[in-house]
Amino acid sequence: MSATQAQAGLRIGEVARRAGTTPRTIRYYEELGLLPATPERDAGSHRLYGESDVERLAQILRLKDLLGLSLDELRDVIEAEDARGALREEWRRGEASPQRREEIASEALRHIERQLALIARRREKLDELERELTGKQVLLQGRLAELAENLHTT
Amino acid sequence: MSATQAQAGLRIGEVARRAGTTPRTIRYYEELGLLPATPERDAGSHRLYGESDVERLAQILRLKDLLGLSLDELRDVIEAEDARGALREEWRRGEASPQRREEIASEALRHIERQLALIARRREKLDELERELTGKQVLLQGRLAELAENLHTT
DNA sequence: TTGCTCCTCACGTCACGTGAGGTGGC
DNA sequence: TTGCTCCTCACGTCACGTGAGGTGGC
Repeated sequence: MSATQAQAGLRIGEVARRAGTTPRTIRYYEELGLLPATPERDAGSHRLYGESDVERLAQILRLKDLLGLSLDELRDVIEAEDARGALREEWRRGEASPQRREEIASEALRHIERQLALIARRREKLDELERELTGKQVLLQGRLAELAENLHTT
Repeated sequence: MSATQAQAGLRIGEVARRAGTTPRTIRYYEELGLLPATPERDAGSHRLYGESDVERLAQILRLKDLLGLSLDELRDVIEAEDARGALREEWRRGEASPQRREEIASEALRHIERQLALIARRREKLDELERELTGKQVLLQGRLAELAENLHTT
């Protein structure tokens, strides 16, 4: 028993709580293939998860919530992420040539950049909404100051 | 005919196109009371809208999309916005005392501030996601640079 | 008259929520 | 044994999408 993270010690309710969602959502994502079905599970027995599953779920939920992606669009991102994981394995096992390593790293980089582009677009929209609202805010504050002024001088 | 904005000249398809949605969504929002039912319309006759309806719809869609609000939560925002509109009318007609004017402006200000708070929360989450991704990005770029270096010196 | 957009049902879909009835581990 | 969480259907809901069949304005 080394100090690695607890392997497969979490039940569905605890995973849901940590990731900020519900058991139903986890089962639904498993059904869609967004989350891996915990392998060799007798029908009716409990699902068991590890810390990495919590991370993955939390990341899915963040991308969905913040970027407004549908589960179908998320599937693409997830698949790319999984492919990246497989490549990382190949890298880690040390059986990749320098050229192969460069391919793997570039592909991972492109994947990250696509997500960053989505984030940038969102931020622009959010900034514009904020600018409009702060504009109104300043206007109203000015009016209030004016009113206070008048009450003083009269 | 003065140079005011065209009154009630737009049909549902054009409104949808300008606001970036579909006729079905407009009818659904009308059904829920988020958009006003165009008044005195014979059953089966066309709905007609003005520019202000386009603005209102676009704003609803932005709040829903960017802040992730449900239509039920949006209803609250919309109602507050409508109340603000009524108050502004009272203001405009000039029949508000200075004290009353201050009340109206403060209420409007609080309403804006609530929305700005929601935006700030969203931005924080978005920033955190971006930081994590740029962290990975920098790491990968470093690895790529290292690989290029090795290919050179060997 | 011919297109085009509009209308009203009404059923379908996506992403889950919510019981119903039952089994399994501390 | 008693709670608690889990399980699998399966129907409900929210926010629309998508025809079906028909009417109305340039």
